[in-house]
Amino acid sequence: MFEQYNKMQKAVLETTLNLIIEKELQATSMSLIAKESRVSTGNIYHYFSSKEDIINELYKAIVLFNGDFVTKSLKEAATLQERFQQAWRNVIELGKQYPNGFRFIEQYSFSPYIYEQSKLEAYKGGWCGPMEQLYREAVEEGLFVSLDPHMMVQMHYGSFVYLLKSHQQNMLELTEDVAEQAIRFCWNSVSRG
Amino acid sequence: MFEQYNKMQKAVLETTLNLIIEKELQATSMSLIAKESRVSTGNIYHYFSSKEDIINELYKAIVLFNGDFVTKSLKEAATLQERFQQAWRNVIELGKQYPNGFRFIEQYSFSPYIYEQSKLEAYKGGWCGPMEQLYREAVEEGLFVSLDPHMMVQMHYGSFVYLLKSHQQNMLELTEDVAEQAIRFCWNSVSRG
Amino acid sequence: MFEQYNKMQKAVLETTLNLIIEKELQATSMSLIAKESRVSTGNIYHYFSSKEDIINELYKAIVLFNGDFVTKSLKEAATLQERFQQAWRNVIELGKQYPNGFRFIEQYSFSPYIYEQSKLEAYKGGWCGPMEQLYREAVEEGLFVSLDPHMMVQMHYGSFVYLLKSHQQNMLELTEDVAEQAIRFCWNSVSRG
Amino acid sequence: MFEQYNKMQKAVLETTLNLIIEKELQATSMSLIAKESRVSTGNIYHYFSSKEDIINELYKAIVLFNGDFVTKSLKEAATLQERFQQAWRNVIELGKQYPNGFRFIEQYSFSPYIYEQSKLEAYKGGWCGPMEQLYREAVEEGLFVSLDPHMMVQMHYGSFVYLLKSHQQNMLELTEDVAEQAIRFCWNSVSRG
DNA sequence: CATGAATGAGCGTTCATTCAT
DNA sequence: TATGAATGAACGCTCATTCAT
Repeated sequence: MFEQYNKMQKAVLETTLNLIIEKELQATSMSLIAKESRVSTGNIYHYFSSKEDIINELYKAIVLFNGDFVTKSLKEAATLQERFQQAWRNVIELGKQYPNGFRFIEQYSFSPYIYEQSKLEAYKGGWCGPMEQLYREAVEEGLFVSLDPHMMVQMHYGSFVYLLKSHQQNMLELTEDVAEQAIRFCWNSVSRG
Repeated sequence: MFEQYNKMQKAVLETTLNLIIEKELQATSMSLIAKESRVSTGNIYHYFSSKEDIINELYKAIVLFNGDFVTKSLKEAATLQERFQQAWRNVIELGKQYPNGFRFIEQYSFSPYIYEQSKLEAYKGGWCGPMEQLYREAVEEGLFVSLDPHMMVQMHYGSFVYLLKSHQQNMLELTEDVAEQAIRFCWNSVSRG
Repeated sequence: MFEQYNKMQKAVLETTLNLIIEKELQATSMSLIAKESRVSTGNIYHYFSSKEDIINELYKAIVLFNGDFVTKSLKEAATLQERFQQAWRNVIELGKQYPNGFRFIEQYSFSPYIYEQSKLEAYKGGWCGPMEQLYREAVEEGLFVSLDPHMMVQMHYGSFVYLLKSHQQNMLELTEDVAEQAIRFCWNSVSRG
Repeated sequence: MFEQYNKMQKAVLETTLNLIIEKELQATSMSLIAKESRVSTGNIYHYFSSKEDIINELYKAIVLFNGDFVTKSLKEAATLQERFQQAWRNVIELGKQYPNGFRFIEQYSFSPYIYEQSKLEAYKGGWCGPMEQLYREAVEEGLFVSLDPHMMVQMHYGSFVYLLKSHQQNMLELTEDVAEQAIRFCWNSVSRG
């Protein structure tokens, strides 16, 4: 994560992410970020123009990272179904390996704190576009029922988000078996087979 | 909403909900709540012990309201399928009629600002329990595939949440037809039929 | 104490005295006084015009009470020396029996919170005047060295105040023997004998 | 006074002392201290952790200063009597030259606002210990009557405090002659001569 | 008389941001 | 670059006081 930034920026962004998840945005003060990241407040303002700027940069960086993570190794998959499975496996893996980034996006994607501009930039680099394209192809090939691909992707994504929430709250254990069940469950919900 | 509170408390809770959705928690200051609700700061502290207390009271009140809204008119429905349909129709209706309350719960159910005690109280009065019971019966009667009812309810709920998010962001129009499609989509994903 | 006041006023004054000694003036709020005295805030303002008024009334009442306590049974004493001994015995007894009133006067006699008018009224009804008169007589009769009676009374009073402070801080035990020693100590310091 | 502190801390402590004597603790707000000391509120909190901290630092600094002032040039004095006279002369001089520091200690040494820890630290650096030692020696050498040195020091100190109070209230003029009279008065009260 | 809900100025404190070094 | 002292507006909250009942 944050590979495209320099050492100072990276320290600030990583620290901010962890603090926000642990303590809320309002309890994450600049002086706390400075202390935890070992970058002085003055220097933080050398690399970021404001606190809002940090949060927005964080948002964009995480969405891009998530997009790469979900769509990676998708080209290699031969069939549509294999790509479908791999993509949602990646989503689950992302939520398990990077829970803070995952939760941050969930909590702040609707926040007025994130500029519309950031959301727009994020959308372009995220995984929603490729995913909708995959569903569109499946509809065209007659594999999926003829519904709006955006709607189907959103509903399936929502399912996985809530599965991960339950997992993070220790309400269920998200083993590989459960993950495979969930992916099949989604496939069945739209498959014409 | 907030029928169980007196006039002052109701004004404070309604104002706070609207401000938090519009401006974020951190930008919702007590003086702003006082100004908008026309209850003086001092008097707010007569009815609530702190800002945290307001937010937690808000949380509990909305969860209870949502629980009633979703489970209402469920007893009247004859068959399991009719009850299934009615419940999810209610969820969609709730999200459309009370978008602020709906978004508040989505945004703050994972927040450290909400006490564990509030979450516990809310869980007992919410709709999750009855809904899981309905799914459990469906599994026992052989209508649904044999998966963990908690998992199924969470995944379906996630689908509707993201459908409503898309609707609120004007990414799709959530007409009655689309709602019925979505409900059928969910039924199919777990039906053994 | 506070016999000249009605039931409500007495409750307020007693409560205020105890709270101020226990918690400081600034931590003694009107609502706390109301709660502890079981007189509503509104009603307190029926009997006192302000918080300052309560403190000043308290000050005057305690000074008068102390004056009576110290000068009581003084007329009965035959000789000057007996009256001298009885008066200072009374001061010690006062400090031991009414430590809160005693400390209140010590702490607030120099405070800007007490009106000059209160201090004046208090002075007239206190024990300083009679005491200085007693010392003046002793000087005139050649019993005491020829120093300013005001100065001698103040210095002796200071000695007893600090003796009582040490006692209240458990730095020494103020038994009757110690008290008699101290009184003799003072007598000797001014006696020509 | 306050030589051991930096410029900002010194400004805050001096301002606070003057305001507290002039207006009472409760009327001495942080914003007033900031305004008068020309140190911004935020920066005050850079040097002190709270208002309580300022008051306690003030208390400790003044007690140490007073201790130094009273015990200075004591070693030089040849005889016990000379040291006795010099010490009490210093007390009187202290009260006259630094009336605010003197009054502050008198008013707040019993206040719950001062931490026990501060009182303890202050006691170790104050002048009470050396003074009691001097009296103990005088008792051992047969110069003084055989009474508890702590009791004698407290009583004499009380005498000087009340002498200074009278002086500060313009009830008597504390000339050098009067001071010498008072010191002799105290010496006589305990001298076996 | 008596209550306690209601007021809003002002409190101690924090915090995003700036600036001298 | 890099620091952290310095700023002061704004925060959550309290409190003496008033007022409708």
